Amino acid sequence: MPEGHTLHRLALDLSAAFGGRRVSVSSPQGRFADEAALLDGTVLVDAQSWGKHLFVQLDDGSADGAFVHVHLGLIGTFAVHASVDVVPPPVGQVRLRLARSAPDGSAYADLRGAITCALVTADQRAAVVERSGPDPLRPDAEPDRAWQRIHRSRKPVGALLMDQGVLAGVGNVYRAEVLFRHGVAPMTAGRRLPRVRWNAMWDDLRDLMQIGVERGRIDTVRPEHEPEAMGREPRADDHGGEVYVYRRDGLPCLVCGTEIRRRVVAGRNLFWCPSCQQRG
DNA sequence: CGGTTATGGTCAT
DNA sequence: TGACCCTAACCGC
Repeated sequence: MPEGHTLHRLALDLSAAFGGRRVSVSSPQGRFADEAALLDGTVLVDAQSWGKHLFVQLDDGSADGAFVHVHLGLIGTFAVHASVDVVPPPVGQVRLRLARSAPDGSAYADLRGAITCALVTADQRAAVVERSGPDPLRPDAEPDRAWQRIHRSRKPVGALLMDQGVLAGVGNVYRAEVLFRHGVAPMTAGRRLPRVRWNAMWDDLRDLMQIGVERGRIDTVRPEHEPEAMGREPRADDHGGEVYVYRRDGLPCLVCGTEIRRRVVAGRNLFWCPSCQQRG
């Protein structure tokens, strides 16, 4: 379930559960075993995220600290159990386990299926951050950096939104939904997108993704189009919360009734309403 | 049980 | 553009 909001939520949860505490680090599955042994018993400083990259900082005694770089990819999960009586034995393929035990309660977190789980230096971490575009969830983000790339590009805005070097943290759900909410035709070239539109899309992404952090799911439907307001059933599956177009191809648009379309853009299925989304 | 799909990304061609 | 990586859920047989 990993778009940028998932990683920010994870950073908050990991920091709350383990920050400033001594942790046991292990790799039950074995693929991170050597690195885990080096980190076992160190103090977890905190966790932070940039776009879809997560960095867990541990105090290994070195000047710059050590970082576990995690990227969940498409199918990875990092489940944080912040308050348990006893840390249970691992089940299935657990690449990385963080755990701590205390009289007032124990905690553990299991990483599975991640595309990246690596021990990196502060410099390596900085390089990843530098390669990334601005992340709407970070207060210090500069949306103008993304605009400079977008307004010079002939590529469709539907592809640019997925480029993590242009903008970091947006994935396939937020891409489709922000285009819908701003009435933008997905194949519009970046250079044809008015600046006012980009400004509004950025502000909207920041707000939507913040809601995603708080709720742990992606909801993008405005109050007047919510199920209760329209007398329709809530979304049947829980993949993305309440959305306008994501994975709704073949179904009627919630606003105008036109059939939602699907097309592969930038290697992923993009969903849109051809009637509501006609502007640049 | 096998095939398909998935909120992602890299590398080779 | 396609192969591939990682894991889990779901579907049809």
